[in-house]
Parts: sequence; structure tokens; C-alpha cells
Amino acid sequence: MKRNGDQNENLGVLPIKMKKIKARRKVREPRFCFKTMSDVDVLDDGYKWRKYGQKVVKNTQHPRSYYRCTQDNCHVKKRVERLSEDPRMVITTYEGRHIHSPPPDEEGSLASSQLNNFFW
DNA sequence: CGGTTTTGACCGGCGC
DNA sequence: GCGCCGGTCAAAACCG
Repeated sequence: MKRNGDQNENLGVLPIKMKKIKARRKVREPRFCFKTMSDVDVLDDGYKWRKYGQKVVKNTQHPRSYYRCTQDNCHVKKRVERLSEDPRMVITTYEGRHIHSPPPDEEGSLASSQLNNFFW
């Protein structure tokens, strides 16, 4: 589980990183929770997502996945959680609003196809 | 080479 | 007041 001893050094030093990066958690936009029936966690909605964390929750026996949008001006956050009794059922929570143009046709071909089928 | 991914650790808020 | 939980970031490694 140990990849490098470098972290040991950091633990004892704790640089000046992590400044007061406080973001206003105003109720800008509520979280949109979508339940999707998919064996895959990453449902390509036309945007690119970069995983930035994975943590396990108590209520669930499966790890939760955190994704972030890697768009130019789009910083949307996506939270993907797996059900404990239904691994095929994943709860996708979208946070924020995409500023990008309407989703590409790709969505109407792949993602939309699946989403339309379930039409959650 | 770039971008992305993976793990660990820390922080902040809340509860009791 | 302290503990706990959830959430985020950072560095390194890996893949195309």
C-alpha cells in the first residue's frame, strides 16, 4: 500500500499548501440525482469526466466515485454512487450547470439511446 | 509526451 | 470538547 516514502516527509513538514480556498456554497443549484441502470459508472453524456477521488461510504458497501468535468469553461461536478444490493443500479448526481453548447449528436446515438430506453 | 488515473492524507462541518 | 463522516487535493504511475 505504500508507494513511496516521500509522503512521510510531507507528513512531518506540512507545507503552506491548501490556503484558505473557501468557495461560497450558496444554493446556486440543487443537486440533480439521477438513478441510472447501467453496468458502467461513466455514462458519456457528451462531456469528458476526470476522476478526482474515490471514497467508501458507510451506508454503502461499495466505493463512491467523484468525477469532474474537464471542459474549457465548464466545471461541473458529477458524483457516482453504486447501490449495495443492486450493483447494476448507479446513482449519478450532477452538480452545477454546463455552459457548453448543447450536447453533441453523440448523445443522441449512444448515451441518449440508453437513457431513452430507461427514460429515468 | 500528455492526459488521466489511483491512493493516501487532511480538512471542514456537524453531532453528541 | 471531541469524534466522526464526507469531501477534496496532491503526487506518482500508467496508458494511448
